Amino acid sequence: MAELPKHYDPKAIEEHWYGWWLEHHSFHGAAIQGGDPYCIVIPPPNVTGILHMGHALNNTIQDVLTRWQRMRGRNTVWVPGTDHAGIATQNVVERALKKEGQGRHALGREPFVARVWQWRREYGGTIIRQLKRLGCSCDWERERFTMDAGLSAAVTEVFIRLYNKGLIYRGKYIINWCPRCQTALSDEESEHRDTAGKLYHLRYPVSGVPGRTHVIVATTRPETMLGDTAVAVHPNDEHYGDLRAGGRVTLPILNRALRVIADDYVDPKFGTGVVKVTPAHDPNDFAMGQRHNLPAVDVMNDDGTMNAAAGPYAGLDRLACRQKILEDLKAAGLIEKIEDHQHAVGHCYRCHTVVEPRLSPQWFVKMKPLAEPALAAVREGRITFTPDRWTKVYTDWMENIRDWCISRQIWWGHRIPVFYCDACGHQWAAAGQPPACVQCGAANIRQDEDVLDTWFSSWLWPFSVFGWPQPNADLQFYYPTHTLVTASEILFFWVARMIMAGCEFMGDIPFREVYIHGTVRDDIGRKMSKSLGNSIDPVMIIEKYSADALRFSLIMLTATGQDVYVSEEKFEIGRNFGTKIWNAARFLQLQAPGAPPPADVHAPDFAAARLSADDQHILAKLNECIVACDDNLAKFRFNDYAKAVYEFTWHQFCDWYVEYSKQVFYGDDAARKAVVLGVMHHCLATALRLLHPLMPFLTEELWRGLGYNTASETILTAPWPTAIATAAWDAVTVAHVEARHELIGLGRTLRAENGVAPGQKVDFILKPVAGEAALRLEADRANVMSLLKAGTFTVDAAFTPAQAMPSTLTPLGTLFLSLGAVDVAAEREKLTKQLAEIDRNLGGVQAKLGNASFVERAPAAVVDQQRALLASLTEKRMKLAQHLAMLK
RNA sequence: GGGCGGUUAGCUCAGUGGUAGAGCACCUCGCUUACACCGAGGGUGUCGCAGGUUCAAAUCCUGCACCGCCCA
Repeated sequence: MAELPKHYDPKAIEEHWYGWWLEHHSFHGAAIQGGDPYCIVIPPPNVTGILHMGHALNNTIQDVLTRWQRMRGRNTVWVPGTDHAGIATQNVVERALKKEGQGRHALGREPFVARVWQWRREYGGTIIRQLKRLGCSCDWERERFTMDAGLSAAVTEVFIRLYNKGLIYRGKYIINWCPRCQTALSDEESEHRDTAGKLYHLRYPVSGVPGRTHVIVATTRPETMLGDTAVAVHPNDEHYGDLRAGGRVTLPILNRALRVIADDYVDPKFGTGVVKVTPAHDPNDFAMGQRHNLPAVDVMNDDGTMNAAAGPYAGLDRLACRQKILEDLKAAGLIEKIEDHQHAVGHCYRCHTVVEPRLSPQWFVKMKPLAEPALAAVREGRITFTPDRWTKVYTDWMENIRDWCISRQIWWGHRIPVFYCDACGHQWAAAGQPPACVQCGAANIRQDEDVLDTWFSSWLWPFSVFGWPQPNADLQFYYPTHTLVTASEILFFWVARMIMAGCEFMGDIPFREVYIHGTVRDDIGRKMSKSLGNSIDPVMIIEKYSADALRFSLIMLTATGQDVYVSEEKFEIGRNFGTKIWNAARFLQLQAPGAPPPADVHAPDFAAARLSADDQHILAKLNECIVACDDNLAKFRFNDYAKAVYEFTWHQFCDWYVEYSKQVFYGDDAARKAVVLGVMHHCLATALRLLHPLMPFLTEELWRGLGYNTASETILTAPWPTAIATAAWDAVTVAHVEARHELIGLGRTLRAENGVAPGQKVDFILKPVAGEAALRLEADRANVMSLLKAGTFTVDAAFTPAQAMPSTLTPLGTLFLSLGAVDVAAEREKLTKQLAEIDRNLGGVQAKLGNASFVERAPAAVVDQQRALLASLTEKRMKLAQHLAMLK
C-alpha cells in the first residue's frame, strides 16, 4: 500500500468518499431490510437558506447520532428535505420580479406560483449541496420538500380532518399583521423586541361632569386613537364614579362620542387609571370590546396606511399619521406629556417590519384539544427533553396554548382547501378541485384565496415524509422516529406542534427524545447574523480546514445544551487533531512497510503472557475510551465524547504508547515487534471507528489506507467497538504504568530545572519504594531510559547520595539526577518549597483527622482515604527532610 | 412583570458534597528518522457577592448583583 503523505489533504478525499457512499447507497435504509429501526428526521431548512454555523452544529449532531447507530447495526435512516418557507420564498421571488419592473399582482397568481417553482428548481438546492459537503449521511433517496405532491396531500388531508372535526374555524380576531409582507402571522411569528418608544399622555375632553374637563389616557401608538370606541376604568376605582355616572367623553379630532366602561382588565395603578379602548387594533381592547359590545373601527389598510375611517389622515402611512396627529393634538393643547418608554414591540420574523395588531378575518386551529395528548406524552415521559429544563418550557406553553392563526395572504404555499358556493352559500373542505357545490350542485364555486402557514406542513413532517396518509411499510417501520435534534428557537413553532400532530393523526408520538442544543455565537457572544457581519461561513471553514475539522471543533466546543462561542482559530483544533491521527497512522505504516496489517486487528487474540505492561496499559485505556464514548453519546454529551477520543488518541496512544513502541521497533526482538504492531493496529482500528461519526472522511481514508477494510469495505458500516468484558490486562500492572508515567514526567522536570539540554544524555538513579516497583522497573528499563534520555538508569534500594544531588519524589521511589556540579543553594530552596507545600497539605489532613466529628460522621471510605493520605504525606515529608539534611 | 440559563486560570468552558481541571493563548527549550498543524517543561485561580445547612460547600439552600435568552 502506498505511503501516506505527511499532511492530510482533505479536499479531494472528501469529495471522493462522499461520492463513493452515494454510489453505493450507503446512507439508504428501508423497512424491507428489517432489524432494529433508528430514525431521525431533519429539521427541514428553509429552501431559500444557505448553510450557517447553526445548521452546521445541528446537522453534525444528527450525523454523529446517525453514523453511531448505523455502526451499531441498527436499520438507520436520516430523512432530509427542505420546507417551502412561504413568506421568505415569496419575498425572494417578488424582489426578483421588482428588478424586472414587475409585480406579482400584475403577473397573476398562477404565473407567479410557476415562477416560484422555477426559482426553487434553480436555486433551492443550495443548502442541500452544502449539507452534503458537511458530510451528512442523510438518506438522499428520501429527500422531501413540503410542497411535494405527497406532502401536499398530507396537508389537505389534515386540514379536512380538523375542519370536519370542528377544530378549524374562520373568524375575525386580532392577529399580527405584517404591512410589508401584507399577510397575517401567527403569534409565534411575531418576535417581541424591546424597543425604546414614547408613552403619549393624551387629554380626551369630558363634559357633563362638574369639575372635570378631560381625562388623560396613555398610549404608545397614538394613531390608533382614531379607532377608539370607549375609555375604560377599573370597576372599583372610586376616582371615576362621576365619569361612569354621567360623563361624556369625546374623541378629539374625530369628535366621536366614546362610551365609558368599567372592566377588570384596567390596572387602576397604571398611569391615570383610564385607558383608551381600540377594539380593532389591540388584543386586550378587542377582548374588552367583546365583553361590552363595543363597535370595532378598523382604521388601517393592508399596507399600513390609514383608511377612510381615519378621516383627515386617510392615505397617510401609519408612522406619518402618528406625527401628524401629534402635531394636531399639540396645537389643540391635548397633549399632557410625552415620556420615554421601553416596551416590547412585535416584529415580523421574516422581514423585521413592526407588526400591527389588527382585526382581520383569518383561519384558526383550536389548539386546546390537540394539546392535551401532547402534554400527556411529555408528562408521562414517553417523550423526553435534553436538557431537562426544556420540559417545563414546553409544558408551560402547552398549558397556556392559544389558537393558531394558519391563514396567510400570500400565494406561495398550500392553498386552503375550502370552497364556497355562491349559489347556496355552502362552505366545505375538500381535496382537489370539486366541479360543483356538494350541496346544491351549482357550478359557480370558488376556493378560499389564502394559503396555509408553512408550519402547517412542517408539523406533519415525521410522518408525511414517509407518504402518510398512504399506508406503507416504511411509515409502519420507522414511525415513531427516535431522536429529534433542534435548537430552542423552534420549540413552539415546530417541536410542540409535531407532537400534537403525531398524537392526533398517527395516534402516537412522533419521536422519543428531543435534544435541544444551544445557539452558535461569535467569540464575544453575539448571535451570528448577516446584518452584524459576524457570521463565519461553514463552507469557507470546510475549504480552509476540512469538513472533519469543522465538525470535530464545533462538537468539542459545544457543552450539552449550552451556547457555543466560535471564532475562526477554533477550527484549528479539529485540523490539528486530524493531522495528528494521520501521522500516527503514517508512523504505524512505516514500521512494516508494504506489509498488510495483521489479519486479526479487529478481534486480536492477545495472549496475556505476551503483553508487556505498556501493552496492557494501552488496552485498558482503549477500553476506558470505548466506555466513555458510549456513555457520553447515550447522554448527548457530544463534547465529552469528542474529548474522550481526543485524549485517548493524542495523549495515551501518541504521547505514551507510540513513544514507547520506538524502543521495540528500533530493537531486534521480532516477537515483541509483532505483538506491539498488533496492539497498535488494534488501537488505531478501534479509535478510527470511535471517531468516524465525528470525522467521517479522514477515518474512511485511513480505514482503507491502512487496510482495515477486509471485513467491512467501508468504515461507515464497520461494527462499533464494544468494551472488552474479560480484561486482557492486570489492574496492578496498569496502575504501575501510570506511576511510571508520573516518574518520567518528574524526571523530565528534573532535567529542565537543572538546565540539562534536551538532547543531552544524563544518568538517573532511583531509590525504589518497597514492594514490586524495583522488579517492574527492571523490566521497563529500556523504556524509561528512552523517554528520560538517560545515559544510565540505576535502580538501587540502598542508594545514598555521597554528595549533593538534585532529586524528586515519585510514586515509585526517589529519583536522583546525576550531575557533576550542582547548585546546592537552588536545590535546597526547591526542596524547602516542596517541604512547605507538604506541610501545608499535612496540616489540612491532620486537622481533619483530629476532628472527632469528621472521623465519626464522614463515610469510612473518606476517612480511610485521609488516613492513607496522611501516611503518604508523612513518608514524603520524612524523605524530603532527609535529602534536605544531606544538602550541606 | 414571570420564567430559564450563565457568572470557575488571560480566553472558551468541564467539574455538581470530600486536597480545583481541560483545550486554546502565553513563557522557556528543542526542526530527536510519525507529526513544528509537532515534542518536552512551566504557572497561573479570594470557583460573582452575602448569609445558611453540613464534620466538610465551587458543588446543596436562601437572598442579591451583573450578563443573556424566552414569555407577557
